Amino acid sequence: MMGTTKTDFYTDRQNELAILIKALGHPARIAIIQHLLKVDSCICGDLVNELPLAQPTVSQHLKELKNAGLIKGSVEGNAICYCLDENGFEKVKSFFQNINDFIEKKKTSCC
Amino acid sequence: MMGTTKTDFYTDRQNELAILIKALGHPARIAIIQHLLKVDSCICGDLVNELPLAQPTVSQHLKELKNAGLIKGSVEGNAICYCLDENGFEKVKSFFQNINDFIEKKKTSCC
DNA sequence: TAACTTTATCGTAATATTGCAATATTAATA
DNA sequence: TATTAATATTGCAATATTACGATAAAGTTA
Repeated sequence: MMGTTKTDFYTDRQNELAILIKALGHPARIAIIQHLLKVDSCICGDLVNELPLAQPTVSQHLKELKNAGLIKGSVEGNAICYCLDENGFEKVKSFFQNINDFIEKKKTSCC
Repeated sequence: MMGTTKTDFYTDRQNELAILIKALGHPARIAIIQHLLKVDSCICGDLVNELPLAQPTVSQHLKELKNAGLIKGSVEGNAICYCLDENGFEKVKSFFQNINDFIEKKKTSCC
């Protein structure tokens, strides 16, 4: 049990948010998302050339983003076409919105 | 070098975002932020009672959030008073804003 | 000053993550 | 059907993270 996150003691929402946000907490995965925003379309493999990583490592990062629900992929010939998945981002949206609203309102910082 | 993130090959912005977002990618640290939003003030130690973790572990999570620039603490007697740090959240704001704008515009999902 | 309260740090065990070579899989094409 | 192209999976080494007991540090109070 040592070294393992105690997921059972948090709310489903807290665990859900943590999984989603954790999936974004790596520069390679940030770079993948940014690339998807930039090219404004699907990416099919050329991503390996964009990143300083070997193909299996890129594949692994894509899998993590996909499992989290932040990107989705569809088979396109013998390639796979990835794009942003709005479902995942929708789920973190309100969390950051709440924080931004809080900060906006609370101009009087207490610390 | 194996097992280590290749930070040198990413942009400063990508590394900065990854550090900030990674700091939020744990249910205990999500819970800490949510608690700060809820109580609408500083927290002084009572946080240990809110979380299913021992005091040293809570202290460690607080340190991570503080190092990332997401919370700040001030000495208040023999206690420490923590609250949200707007600087850190300001830095991730535009990233998620860009994604939300992108999703809003691009109603025609390609996958 | 001694006892107490609160938070931080150290040391360590257990687990998770990162990255890659080798290999498998799947689909297109010659 | 063999070959090629693109992506996924496996296995493994190195590093990072998580959690906690023991202890230290710093302030408060009796």
